[in-house]
Amino acid sequence: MFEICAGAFLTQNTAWTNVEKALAALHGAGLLGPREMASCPLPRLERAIRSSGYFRQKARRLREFCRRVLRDHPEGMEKWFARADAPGLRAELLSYRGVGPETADSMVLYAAGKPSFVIDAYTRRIGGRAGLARGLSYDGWKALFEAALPPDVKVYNEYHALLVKLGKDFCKKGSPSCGRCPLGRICGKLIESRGPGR
DNA sequence: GGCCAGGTCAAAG
DNA sequence: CTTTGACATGGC
Repeated sequence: MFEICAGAFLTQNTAWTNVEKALAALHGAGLLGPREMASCPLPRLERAIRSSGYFRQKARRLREFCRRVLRDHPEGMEKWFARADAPGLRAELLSYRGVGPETADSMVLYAAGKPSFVIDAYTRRIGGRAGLARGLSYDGWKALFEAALPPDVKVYNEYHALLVKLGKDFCKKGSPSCGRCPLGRICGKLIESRGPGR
């Protein structure tokens, strides 16, 4: 629960392997809890999460997140997350420094277990390459997927996981094509049928 | 050595 | 309202 939230922060624009090291270090330092992290001296927290990059910024924001959660939700994160509805929780999370739309959605979906579709770089890239859409805002992409899928945690979870896997395996940023992607043929036809742009 | 990785925020234009 | 720069490490 808390570890998932911490991971959501740490993975911002960062390879997951670097995040795993940071999480392990946090665990080793006994910092994987809101209380522990809230009262941790900044340099110590920074040292623990160094491998995840942007460590000064993330340390400050993580600690501030913990402090505000403790202040605003003394019942504890478990109860807070259990009680909240997805849109409300998302909105509140967005009001924290360092929590943008993707981080908020990750927390809602993976930590709270409520349906809120997560949009990431892979989702946009694949969507763009497939001719699905281009230049949409985060909320635009999100609305697109949520309108097309049943609002089910498991569906959102698995769908996103598949997009991430496709993205990692085939749809790299640099390459103009979809490489050996099994959807390559489908994407190609979609792009042809829609013409250049869109 | 350069580019990239499951972003976010604040300051400019 | 859209664009741009800063933030920072580790892997290939």
